[in-house]
Amino acid sequence: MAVPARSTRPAPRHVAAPTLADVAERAGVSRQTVSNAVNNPDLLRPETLMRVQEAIETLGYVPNRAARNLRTRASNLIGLRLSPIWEGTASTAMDRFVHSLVWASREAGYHLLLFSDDAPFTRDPGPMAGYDDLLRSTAVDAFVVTDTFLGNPQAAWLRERRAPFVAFGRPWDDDAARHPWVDVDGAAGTSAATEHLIERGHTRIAWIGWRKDSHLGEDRRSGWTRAMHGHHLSTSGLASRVEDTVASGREASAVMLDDAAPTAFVCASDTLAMGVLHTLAERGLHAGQDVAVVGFDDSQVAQVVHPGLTSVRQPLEEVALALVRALEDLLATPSVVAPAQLLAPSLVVRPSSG
Amino acid sequence: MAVPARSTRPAPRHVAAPTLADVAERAGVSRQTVSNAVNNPDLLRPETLMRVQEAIETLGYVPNRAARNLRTRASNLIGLRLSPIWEGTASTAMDRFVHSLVWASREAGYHLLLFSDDAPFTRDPGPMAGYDDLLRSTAVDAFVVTDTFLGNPQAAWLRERRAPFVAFGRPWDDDAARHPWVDVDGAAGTSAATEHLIERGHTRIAWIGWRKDSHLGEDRRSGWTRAMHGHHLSTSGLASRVEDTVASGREASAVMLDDAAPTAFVCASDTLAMGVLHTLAERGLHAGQDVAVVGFDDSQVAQVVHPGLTSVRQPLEEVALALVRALEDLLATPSVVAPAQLLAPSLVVRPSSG
DNA sequence: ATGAAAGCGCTAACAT
DNA sequence: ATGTTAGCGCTTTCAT
Repeated sequence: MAVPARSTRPAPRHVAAPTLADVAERAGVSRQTVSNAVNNPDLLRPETLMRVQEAIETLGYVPNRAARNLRTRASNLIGLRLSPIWEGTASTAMDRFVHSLVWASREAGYHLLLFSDDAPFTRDPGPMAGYDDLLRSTAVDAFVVTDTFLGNPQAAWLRERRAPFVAFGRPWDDDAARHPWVDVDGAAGTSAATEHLIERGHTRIAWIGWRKDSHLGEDRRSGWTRAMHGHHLSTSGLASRVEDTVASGREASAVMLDDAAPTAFVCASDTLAMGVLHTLAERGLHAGQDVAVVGFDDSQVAQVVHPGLTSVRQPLEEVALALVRALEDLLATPSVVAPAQLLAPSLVVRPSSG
Repeated sequence: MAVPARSTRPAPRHVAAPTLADVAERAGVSRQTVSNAVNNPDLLRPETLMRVQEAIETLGYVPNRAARNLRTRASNLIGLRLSPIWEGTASTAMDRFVHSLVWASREAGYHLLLFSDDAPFTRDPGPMAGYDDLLRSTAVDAFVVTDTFLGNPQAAWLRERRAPFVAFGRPWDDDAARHPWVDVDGAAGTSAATEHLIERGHTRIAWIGWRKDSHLGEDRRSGWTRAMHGHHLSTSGLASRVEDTVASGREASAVMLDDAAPTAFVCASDTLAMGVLHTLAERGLHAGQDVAVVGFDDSQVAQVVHPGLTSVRQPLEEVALALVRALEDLLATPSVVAPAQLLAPSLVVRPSSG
């Protein structure tokens, strides 16, 4: 692990910003009193407080982050690693999630620091290099981790370093996990989708999902199974598990239509659902009239495609809020582990389901 | 403008990270020498350097950001304001752009700090409050500004404060602008799209774009006009200007088909192009066979929709790189304004254009 | 080529 | 309720 060198660049030329000392002088108090006025206003006599605030106002004083960070050993920054975009895929969940997280963090006085896979200054750019750098340099207070589903080493690694973090996603295969997490109940979503189709009179409802090694996919699949069996409907021959691509969804649905003649499809993603729409279009069938289709993620694709794709929508705003709250708790009292939270998605009904 | 209070939260409990002093002691040199080893290795005798690096390595030393920031008056953070998501819209450009920017920044030793519209701690949460806060607290070194097209006050405001920033987007209506900017030549994109359709034998090619007050829209429109006139094709009755929604694109294309019988559409956005696809589907027409359609942005929608939407793709990776380079130049030599850069988009051909 | 001294702006701990 | 002291970890300046 090498050390990041400071880039040789002159400091930015600002008009010298006012400091605590400037405010103190102007208000006729000590620097500490100004600090208290900012951070513990209750400690000041109302009169003094007023005077200090006035000085702050007229001088346009804003505390210097670096100095505060140095002193308090906190940065008020939350690190988030951006996972690579999958082009050709419908999901826009990350985008919405980042937005929600920025908003939720702001409320808590945090900003979001984005980083990507490889750290620039490390000799050994393993998958955790980015985390390691930010952690050791105390650039962030904590992390939000998003891709726990791959059975990847993030959670274990972070726990080992005693790095504060919360996860969006269950620690599927890590029983030792002791971190706070928030997740969306995918099974509840696909179950609702299936129920919705059953209500509409469908009985032969097919599932197109991901390969078996995807916990996320199996979870979503279980919602379909549960709803079908709950209504004593058979699922045999109605499920297929493929890659998350449009082409796979297209092929799987074509085979399925020929072999099992379903009247409706529930898919593990909008991407797969788009594949189904391709098949229907190729056969001159109309989504929503001839065959019903439901996707997952309520991506922009679902929103703008003809005739409108019914889809399961994750409550990412709530997820972000819950994560930030968990993070605040974690940083306040590291010993107490916040309870995990499983949030319910909602079904956005559009013409593709009839 | 009020002052952000520090949230009352104990400092995170890490194992005390090694400091310069620790490394110095272990290597048997002064702290300053360690600092030099990190930032100016050329100053050290090779032998000393080696010894110090060894100590750094074994101790796992990484410079403390806050301390370095305080001392150097730089944060190595670039601020980016996330503009609100437009749901029901196809564009995913921001997502791709953020990714590209994270990546490009990393190469330059920066991280991206995301913030949203309103600052939390200000009494007067104007549109610039977020910028103001970050600027005054020296939380970021510079900004990347993305929505210059609205004739919004960002550029002027930032210039007035002498805040370092670069823009993605031309300063359309601000002649006084003196900041570096990078933009994509929208006209070149729509021109290429139109040429592509003309090559395919189309002569009645319609334009569906945005209202006249959108510089961006007028730029893209001009590419269509230029190509048409270049081939002595008439544009009269073939243009419409509407809002950027699927519904608008749908209506506009329906009217256009009835009134002017175009055989192809070039659109200012994928969202509008999706509207055209709606109209075609409703009339039993096939995109690419009966009527050609081209969108703009190469959004995920364009990539996954049936039968595949031809679209103009912005080189956002290059844009991000150019922006970061401009930023580096700006911070290194504020007096020299980097030349503006206009990058060429590319046309991604898919079945919707035949 | 290396070291010593000073200080960036802030807040924790203590004293008054 | 307010002030004083000290120091967070680093780099700049200057001396050696």
